[in-house]
Amino acid sequence: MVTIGDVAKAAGVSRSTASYALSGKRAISDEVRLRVEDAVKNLGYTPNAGARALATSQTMVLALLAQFLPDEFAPAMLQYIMGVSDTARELGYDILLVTDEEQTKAIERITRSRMVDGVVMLNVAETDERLPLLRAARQPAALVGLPHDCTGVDVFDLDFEEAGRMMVEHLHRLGHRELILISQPEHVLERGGAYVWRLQDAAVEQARVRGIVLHTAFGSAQQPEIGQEINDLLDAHPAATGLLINNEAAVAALPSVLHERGLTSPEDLSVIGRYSAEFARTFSLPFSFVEGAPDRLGRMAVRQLVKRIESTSAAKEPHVVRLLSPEIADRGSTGAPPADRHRRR
Amino acid sequence: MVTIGDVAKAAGVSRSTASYALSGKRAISDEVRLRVEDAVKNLGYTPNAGARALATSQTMVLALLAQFLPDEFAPAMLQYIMGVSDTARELGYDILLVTDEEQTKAIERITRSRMVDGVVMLNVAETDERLPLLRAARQPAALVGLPHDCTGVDVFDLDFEEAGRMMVEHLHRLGHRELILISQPEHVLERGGAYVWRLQDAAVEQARVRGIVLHTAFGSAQQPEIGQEINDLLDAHPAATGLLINNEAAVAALPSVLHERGLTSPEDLSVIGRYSAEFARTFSLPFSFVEGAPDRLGRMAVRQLVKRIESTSAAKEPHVVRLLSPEIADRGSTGAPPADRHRRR
DNA sequence: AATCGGTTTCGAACCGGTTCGACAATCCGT
DNA sequence: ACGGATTGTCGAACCGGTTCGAAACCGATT
Repeated sequence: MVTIGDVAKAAGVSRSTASYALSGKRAISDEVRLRVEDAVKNLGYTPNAGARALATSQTMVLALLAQFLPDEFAPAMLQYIMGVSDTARELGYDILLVTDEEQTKAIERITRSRMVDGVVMLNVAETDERLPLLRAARQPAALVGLPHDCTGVDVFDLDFEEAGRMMVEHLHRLGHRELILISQPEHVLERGGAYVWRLQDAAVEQARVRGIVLHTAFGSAQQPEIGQEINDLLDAHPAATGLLINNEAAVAALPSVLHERGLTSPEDLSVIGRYSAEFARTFSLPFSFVEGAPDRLGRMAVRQLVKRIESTSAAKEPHVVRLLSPEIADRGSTGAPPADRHRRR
Repeated sequence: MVTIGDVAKAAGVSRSTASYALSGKRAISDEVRLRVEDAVKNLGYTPNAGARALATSQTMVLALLAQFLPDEFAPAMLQYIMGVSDTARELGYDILLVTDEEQTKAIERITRSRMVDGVVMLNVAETDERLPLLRAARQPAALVGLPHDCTGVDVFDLDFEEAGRMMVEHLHRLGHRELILISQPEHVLERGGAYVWRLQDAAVEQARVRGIVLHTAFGSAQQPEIGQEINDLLDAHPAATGLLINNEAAVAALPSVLHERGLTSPEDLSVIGRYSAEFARTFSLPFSFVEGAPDRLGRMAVRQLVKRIESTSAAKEPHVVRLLSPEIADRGSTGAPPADRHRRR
């Protein structure tokens, strides 16, 4: 391996001069700088990452904590990961992917050994056992997901409450008066997936404000069951004219359920989901939806994290809790309820 | 940060003694060893990864080169990643996730700066531009996927030729005499995804050997198109009694196509796919399939890579090209063709 | 000729580990 | 009681960078 010493020798200068010539942290004559740069090219010099990390205590690596949970939809997860990874590279950082079962131990290992300059954490639970560890580590951290206690970390998430209100409001405005909301499985909640509550509670409240009926239900995360559950719900509430879906498996199963029942949307039933554009693309889903924006959230988290790492002043600033305002992607699956259509004709 | 010097001081020994006490590379009296271990516990010492990497020129990190291509099915990709990640951790290694667009530059950056001890590469193309770089880097590498030229790297892949033969043979044995094979989109081929050819050519050859008819077609990777394409194919070949599918999007779209046409499997049409059990689970696909085993392949690649890294003797051994024998997961979607059934009754 | 300020370069120390050779202390056999 | 092997510990060097303080060099000023 060629070291900076070799470069220095080839350029006929000292190691320190070679270092300064490359970093530009001190004035170096043009002549010497060119000699050093030539030597770098000729010898094919690349600084040793370990040595640099030791000297500067900066690794230019970020940890990405991501658990692959069986009940979480994998492609959605990937969207976050790609957002994080791409943004990190743009800013000059590499990504250490940490998928250990024992995330708490992994956090200790990674941060204490100074392998990374900061941590991005996904799948954040309401009271996440990883958070205390993260705070104890003297490294900046950014979360994608809203925990109960946000002290000491930067937090980014979709505003699920606004999303819930938005979905109800959207259908109410179109004339709907009885709706069904299908949420994630109950055990996602038990594990601390608070966003399910946040959306559902806000939807319920908004329905109350508007004086309309909203039936809520938890759906399975598996395909054959969830299809039957949707059928049962539609049977149980024949007067419902709108379907809100905060459950990836349910929305993926919905097209065939509608087809079997001979329903079309929005003519017979208005449908609005909550998922990502990428998810819609993969399954070519024909429904309008509230964009979950996983890539944007990953991007925002990394940006903030890097800012905190690199600017000593930013490191002291108060921590951020940023909830992204949801936006509806209109794919035409919502409209006036059937009765209104009739009346209008 | 607490260093090994602090530990040594607390234990009343020299730095080198503390190091030996922890590594066990030299005999140390029980008494001193216990004092050192106590000091480590009390002070909460964790070795600095950069310093250790510098001293030992081992980082205990593996690079995972993975591109997320729009036409590759993301969840399948994830299966490989999880297999690699889990196995790496079991063996004490962390994973640096490299998803850069410019993979060749990334390979240079990562390997020349000695950030990793070895490289696992996914989505290998027939003539992969990354391979020369990988060979030039003086680091061991393991591929998941079979390139044209395997010199200098360990290679693991499914035996797609055997898979193609197996699918044809399976249906031939059940009495089928006319089959349709739907492959990946043609541009996957153009990009160098040779496994598509390998399966298709072997299937064609096996059909020839058995003297039966095999219609081949490339399918889209998108949902609405692929459904129509399947319909067209079934219309074009009404005498075909069996469907072989090497295309994730097609198999995901198949249930609703069959439903629409009022076909059931295997009574009206035998179906066999080539995908992973995880994919089957996510989409609850009711078809028999040849297992793609992404997790096993990832695992094998990492095992071999680590062996090569850690054992100086293994490092000299000839490189491996290992093709996994495919296995059929029977989910009951294949049976005798309709005519035979009729005859039998 | 000596002094001065500014620019450019060098030498040495440091980051935090590992490892080698040397030395001291203990144990064995004779 | 003595030489030799064995065991346990230490000091110093090294891995490959960065960074600080000081020295060398320059032309300009007094």
